[in-house]
Amino acid sequence: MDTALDGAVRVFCERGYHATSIGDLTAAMRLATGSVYKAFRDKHAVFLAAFERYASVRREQTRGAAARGANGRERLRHVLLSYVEHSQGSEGRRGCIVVGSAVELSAVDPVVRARVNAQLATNESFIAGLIREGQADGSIPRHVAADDTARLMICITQGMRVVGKARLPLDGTRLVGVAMKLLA
Amino acid sequence: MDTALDGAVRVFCERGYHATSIGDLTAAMRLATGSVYKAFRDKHAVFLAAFERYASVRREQTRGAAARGANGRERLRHVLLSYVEHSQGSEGRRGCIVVGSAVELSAVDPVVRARVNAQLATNESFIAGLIREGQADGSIPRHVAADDTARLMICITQGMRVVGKARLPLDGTRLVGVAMKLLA
DNA sequence: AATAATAGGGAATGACTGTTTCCTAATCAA
DNA sequence: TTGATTAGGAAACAGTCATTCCCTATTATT
Repeated sequence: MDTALDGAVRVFCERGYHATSIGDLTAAMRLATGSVYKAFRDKHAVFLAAFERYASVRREQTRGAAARGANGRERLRHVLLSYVEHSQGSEGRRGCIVVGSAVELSAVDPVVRARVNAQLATNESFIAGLIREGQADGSIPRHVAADDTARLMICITQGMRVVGKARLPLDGTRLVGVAMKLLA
Repeated sequence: MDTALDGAVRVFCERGYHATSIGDLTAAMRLATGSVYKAFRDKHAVFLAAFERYASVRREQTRGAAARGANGRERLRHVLLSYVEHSQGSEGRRGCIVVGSAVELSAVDPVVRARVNAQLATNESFIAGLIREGQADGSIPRHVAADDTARLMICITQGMRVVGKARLPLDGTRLVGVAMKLLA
């Protein structure tokens, strides 16, 4: 069942909600029409489940990237690098369900909008926490405004997914090198 | 006819391509079904025209914002401030056709992808130009990497439209204040 | 003034959508 | 082994979609 959801995640990432038909879903999930509707109330419920799965996988990946750093500053650097990498290549072209949902659905679907906001808030406070860790361990100056910088970094990460989907190449080292000036 | 296109822009911004029906379009353009198909070959052609109109209006607005600054650094600051303002409030909630197209269509529609890339490239080189102007007039240090910084700023602006559509509030002064550190 | 040409409007159409229903096959309990 | 319960699949259904066709009103021309 989780492998079926992974298929749903893939196709929803790539085409978004409206352009994904039940036929696309059954193909990607390797399930027949009836089976999908036995497991989920409707297409919207499949989407919500796929969103939740995607979000939890991405949260874990981001936390894993952070763990690779020795102090707050390095943890944040690895998080940004991880975002660049996920925004590139085939995964970048496939796209991010959170960004897709924000753009395609959040204007008309309050349930999806709430999930998007929750995911953005979680990411933002995770980043703000890393900044504060860095300030505590001395790797980031005290005068850095943690909340404002975190919000700008959310803009950066979401924006990277947009330009990654448009297939603009991103150089991780150089881009993150510039972005780290925000911690000066 | 241009006022009809403005209506198409509005509804395409808000709902995206697939979620916008011909009925939505006729209502927003205040034209009957047949009239839409007399003026445009199909829905896709309406979208392309709306995209082009939106892009040219936005280009002009961005250039206008830049003109409010006295040197390269200030021009860039006004451009960023203008982006924050356009990403907020009712216009922010409505959304950006470029971001919407990148996310919803660029994976499957090469024509749209080309337009998106062109618009991103134009914006990016405009920003890079402003950085170089600032370096020439002394308001921006020489060691700033113009191209890398411009690409990161594109990520920032596109990301602002994403979080603006998700209705996260953005404080222009504070956000841009942080972003200007990229020019240090 | 009469006629040709065109722009605009609205109903009809066929394809495709999400959803439901019903049937088959498999799994588990006794 | 038999019976019951459930997972899975294919076809049918109602509704909506983009598109086309044809009609009306307006404008321009002679």
